[in-house]
Amino acid sequence: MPRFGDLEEQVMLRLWAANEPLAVREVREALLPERDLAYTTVMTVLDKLYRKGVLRRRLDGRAYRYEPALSREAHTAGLMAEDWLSGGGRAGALVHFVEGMTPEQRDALRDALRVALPEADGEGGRAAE
Amino acid sequence: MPRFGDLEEQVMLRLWAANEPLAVREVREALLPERDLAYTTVMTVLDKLYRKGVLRRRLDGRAYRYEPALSREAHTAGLMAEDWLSGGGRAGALVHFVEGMTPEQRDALRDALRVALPEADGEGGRAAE
DNA sequence: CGACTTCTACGACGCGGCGTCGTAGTGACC
DNA sequence: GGTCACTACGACGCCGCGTCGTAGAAGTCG
Repeated sequence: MPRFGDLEEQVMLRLWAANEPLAVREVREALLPERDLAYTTVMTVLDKLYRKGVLRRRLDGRAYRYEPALSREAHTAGLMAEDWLSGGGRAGALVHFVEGMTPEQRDALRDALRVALPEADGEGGRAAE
Repeated sequence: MPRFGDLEEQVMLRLWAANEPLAVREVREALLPERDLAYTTVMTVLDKLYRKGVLRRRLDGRAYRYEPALSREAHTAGLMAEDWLSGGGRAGALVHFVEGMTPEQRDALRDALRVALPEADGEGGRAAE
């Protein structure tokens, strides 16, 4: 689960936002006007990302079209899991994580848990209808 | 919330495991026999970590003793929060994160939630009996 | 057929972070 | 005063990333 540099991050954001495979030229244009880069700069980044496995690509005519191998959310979850595991995978870390969230963020977490932890309220108290 | 290099990581692990401030010499010895480094190498790393703010230090005689500014768990939580926020802070990322855990890890998360989300199970509130 | 266009492939370069250490300087101790 | 233990400062090599140039392949059009 590779970390991204600045440019890589920007490229990934355009690709995730596109919801469809993009060609080098299109990514380059999506970067404008903030970044006016040489065609080959964008191509190099796309190629490196592809070789790292975070991008998939297919030929369309004589140009490649790239798309993320993972959704943005899956990628984010992967990074978080890496941090957690490399930190020992301790429950205490999760407590700190949750304690650092704003109330709104905790609401989001609660919702996420309803989806991902079907029996979360299982024994403690089956309050959740 | 800085990320650590290989050596920095090893040094932090010794410091966290020690539970008390350590001098350069002691850290160097704690790294043996896996890493037999020059005294100044260890000192440089400790000093960089100190300047980055992840280590605190105080004078003991004419030597400094270093200790982590944050617990390992707090640091891990900080990294996770950074990843989550830079990923947009979306609930979906949390769903993926939880779905990627093993059953045992989910149990740990459930326990963590009991502590950090007192009202998570609906209304009860009195989680801390 | 030949020129122009559009891509990819490959390599180069500078910068910054990290691991690694040497040397110089400073203060305590015998 | 010499020795010992530390710190301060700086240097060097390596590697990843951003940046781009050039070369080469292949389609397009007159």
